[in-house]
Amino acid sequence: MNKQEIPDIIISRLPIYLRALRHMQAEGKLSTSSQELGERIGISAAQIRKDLSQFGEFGKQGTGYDIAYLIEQLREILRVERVWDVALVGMGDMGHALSRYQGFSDRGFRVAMVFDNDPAKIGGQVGNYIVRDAKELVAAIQASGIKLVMLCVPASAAQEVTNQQVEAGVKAILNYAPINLNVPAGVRVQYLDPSIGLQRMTYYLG
Amino acid sequence: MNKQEIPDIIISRLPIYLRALRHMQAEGKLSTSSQELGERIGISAAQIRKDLSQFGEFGKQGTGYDIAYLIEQLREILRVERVWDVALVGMGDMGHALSRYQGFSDRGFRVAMVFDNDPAKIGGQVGNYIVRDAKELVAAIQASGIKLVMLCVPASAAQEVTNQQVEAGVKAILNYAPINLNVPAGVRVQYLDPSIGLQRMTYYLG
DNA sequence: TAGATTGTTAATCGATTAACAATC
DNA sequence: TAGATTGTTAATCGATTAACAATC
Repeated sequence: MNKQEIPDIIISRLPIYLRALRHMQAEGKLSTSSQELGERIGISAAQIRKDLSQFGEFGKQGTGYDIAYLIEQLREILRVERVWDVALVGMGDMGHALSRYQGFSDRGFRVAMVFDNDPAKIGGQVGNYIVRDAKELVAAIQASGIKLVMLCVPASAAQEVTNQQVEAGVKAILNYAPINLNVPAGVRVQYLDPSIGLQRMTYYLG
Repeated sequence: MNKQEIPDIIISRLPIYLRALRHMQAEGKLSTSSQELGERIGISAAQIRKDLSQFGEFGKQGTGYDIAYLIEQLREILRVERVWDVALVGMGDMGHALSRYQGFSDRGFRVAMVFDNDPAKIGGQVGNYIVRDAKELVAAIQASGIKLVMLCVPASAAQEVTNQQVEAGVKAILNYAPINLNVPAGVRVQYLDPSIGLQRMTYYLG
């Protein structure tokens, strides 16, 4: 239960388990085994059991895991049993797409405000949002207590905007900009650069 | 040099090195050290040297690495010294954003064709592309020899479309759909589900 | 009950780090 | 030369897997 004892690599698998369990649930399944779950996501049954055992005993010998119960437990562990407000910064094509993304609401997230620094965009409407001036970013994030940001600005602006976010109290950044971000301890970054994703696979192309 | 001997975790770091080196180059730097590169991206100097040593000797004692030379070497190792044609499947908001993304061309990729199954979109123009009917996908990919796909269809369609792509000879899929894909050996998938990215960080939010 | 499957331990495997001779 | 930094080896650390008693 002590957080610094759970390796990050285990935490990073839990959302995968959760996603697969919800798909099983949507298919009408009521229970599953570590074996079956593992086959679906390409992870060994032993690893799934070991990972889950870090947090408690969620299964039953002989019958496996109740899907609804395990989903509930994983949501609590990951703290997505609640809904987190997220700020979206940079309303280019990627920011625009994320502002309209339907997949956040039932996974624990809500885009609460969107920012850009382009006068042509500020004040305009994108999806359900009015684009706010990036100059208000620090004050608005501080006032709202937002801890999560999705960063969709150009690489050239990403570090500066990140510094502002950190100053405003942001603790987690989903970074779409193709650049490494330097953040202080206690702030986390997940990288979603599409080119990196592709370059991780070309090595293997025959 | 034998490909099955190089661990995937090493391959997955090389694009990060490459990206950072290109930023250094853009800043006018000519050479760097494993120490300096490591500080920039949060990876130990020893690990960078160990990773690179899998592929050859690219540095000089005392002076470090020539940035232009190391970039060239990494591009060859990753096979992005050439340009790969990529098919984009699913022209919702995310597909639309990726079709207009400017970051692919100088990282080794080019969106060559885009597909959707919506009659309202087929034949229409998005960015520089005419949207093609997803029914033509297998034939078009086979004919063109495309090995890379960016998948932006809804989760409910992702596995079926993946099966078609595999049949057509696709070897690498960048998957934006929030679902695990089952693919045969020899086909690789990289996952870019934004909700998973966020859920990997909420655990740590105090 | 018999079969299935958990949670956990010990063994194995693999990745990272520290240290340093070589050398630019 | 003296200082810096590589490539590599050995040591350490951490993650995965195999196996099985417990038990549903």
